[in-house]
Amino acid sequence: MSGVRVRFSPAPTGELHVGSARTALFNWLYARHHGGVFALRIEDTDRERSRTEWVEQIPGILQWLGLDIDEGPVLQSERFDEYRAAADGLVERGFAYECFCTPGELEAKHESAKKAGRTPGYDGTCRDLTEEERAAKAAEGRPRSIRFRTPDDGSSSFVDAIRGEVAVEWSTISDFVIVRSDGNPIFFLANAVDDLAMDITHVIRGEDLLDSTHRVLALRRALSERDEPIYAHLPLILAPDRSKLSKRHGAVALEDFRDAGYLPEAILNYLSLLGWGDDEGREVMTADEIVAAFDLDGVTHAAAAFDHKKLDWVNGEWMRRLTLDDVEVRALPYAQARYGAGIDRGVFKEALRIGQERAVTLVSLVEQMDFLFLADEKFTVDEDSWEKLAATERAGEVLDAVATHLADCEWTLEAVDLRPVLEPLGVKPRKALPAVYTAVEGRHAGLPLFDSIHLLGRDRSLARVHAARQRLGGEDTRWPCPSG
RNA sequence: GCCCCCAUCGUCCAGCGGCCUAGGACGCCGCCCUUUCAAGGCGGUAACGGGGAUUCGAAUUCCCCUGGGGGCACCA
Repeated sequence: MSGVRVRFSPAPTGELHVGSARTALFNWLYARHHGGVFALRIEDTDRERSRTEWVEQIPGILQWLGLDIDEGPVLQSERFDEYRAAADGLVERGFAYECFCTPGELEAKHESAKKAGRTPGYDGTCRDLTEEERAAKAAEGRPRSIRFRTPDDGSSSFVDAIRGEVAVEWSTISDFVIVRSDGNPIFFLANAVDDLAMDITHVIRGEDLLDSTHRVLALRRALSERDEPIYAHLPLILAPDRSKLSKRHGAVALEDFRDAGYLPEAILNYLSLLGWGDDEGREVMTADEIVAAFDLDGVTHAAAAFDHKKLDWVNGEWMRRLTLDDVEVRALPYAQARYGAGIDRGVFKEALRIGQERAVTLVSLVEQMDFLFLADEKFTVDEDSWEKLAATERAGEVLDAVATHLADCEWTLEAVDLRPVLEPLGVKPRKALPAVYTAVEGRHAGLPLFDSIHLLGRDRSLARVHAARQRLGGEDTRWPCPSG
């Protein structure tokens, strides 16, 4: 035990965003690298936005990613008494005070501050009320919240493990609410209290929380004299266009990637590459390898853009690394969701065998099997592919020859090889075969043709070729009579 | 508006005063391989945002500008 204790503390307000997942990952990597503890804490102090369904989903999706949790989850919603007691103590000792301003008044203060070119914030109206004034305001039935008193001058600073010293003038930070008028605590308070209670030694989180650190630290100092944790603020993950990564950029939640057929190993691997780099330049790495190589001094400072293309490459690398049995286990749920539970497992495994090395995701791998597992009446031919077929030189003759051959050849993989069939026609396999792919598989690019035909069976294969021949029309040759 | 953080190829990551005519990876382009598409092999394209300063010497240090991001809530 190194004494390192880190926590991942998401707010349960939706599915886990990749940015949050990356934060969780870096915390986990740090804990594992240093032999420390990785705890999960749910920051659900906002009862309006937090939902229990999200709370319940978080451990599961972290487990899917491969991050095992040592402690927790600690639910802040179950610790309101602690926060309330801490707040009361702060009021007693003069670090915080009761505020009776109404939402309308506060909004007006913000507006006027903005107009005056100052940082919008609290103006200190209730800072130094006498006991009588407080009683009077309370008697009016005004809302009562608790605010933390920030210093009027001087500056706040702390040493960030990634960025070095970060300082800011206190004059830019106004008194902030730590307990809502409904009695519920605010993030800053719960955060400070719990990091103390949980003996957190390193706070690794997104850069979006950098500015709030001054407030949390001020609170912590008012609550305890114990050593402060080391803070490390991770660069943010941006969308490909460097804007905020949101749903309009496609998949953003871990669940989205899982549903899209990405492997957890690949997601973990790719996420580790955003904001960190291996000293030896390795890119495709196992979780164990990353754990061994990871440390905070290797974390970059600049925000990184999410690159779906590179993720696809990493996922492809991982797809090829899996054993066939493993691919089967992982792809089966996707196949059953698409084709029903009754698919032929033998055919499925053969299709996986020929498809594994060319698939980007589990979903794309399964989709290549539509021609095998979709009911015949649902089989469709891709329009672009059909145009290519129609434009293929001597397409009719090729299809005729193929049909003739498949009609009475031996049904082995060797015998359904169509290259010898094409030879007498004098057409190149490269030129002519895509048309046959289209006829049989519904698209000009797909699983290897001869294996596919072999798996599909004689009747279905012939039916596909015949259908294509018919649709192609034009001057018929001698089909269906045997040729040459 | 104010405050904070950041700044090397399109993207991710190397580089931490001379080894840089700036390296690797993804992408992209070309060639090879090839039953399609991939995969694989080989080659190529492409960057230190601008201006000062320090220094014999700056991608590397400092300052300014510009640009990008974040924050300024009874959200976290």
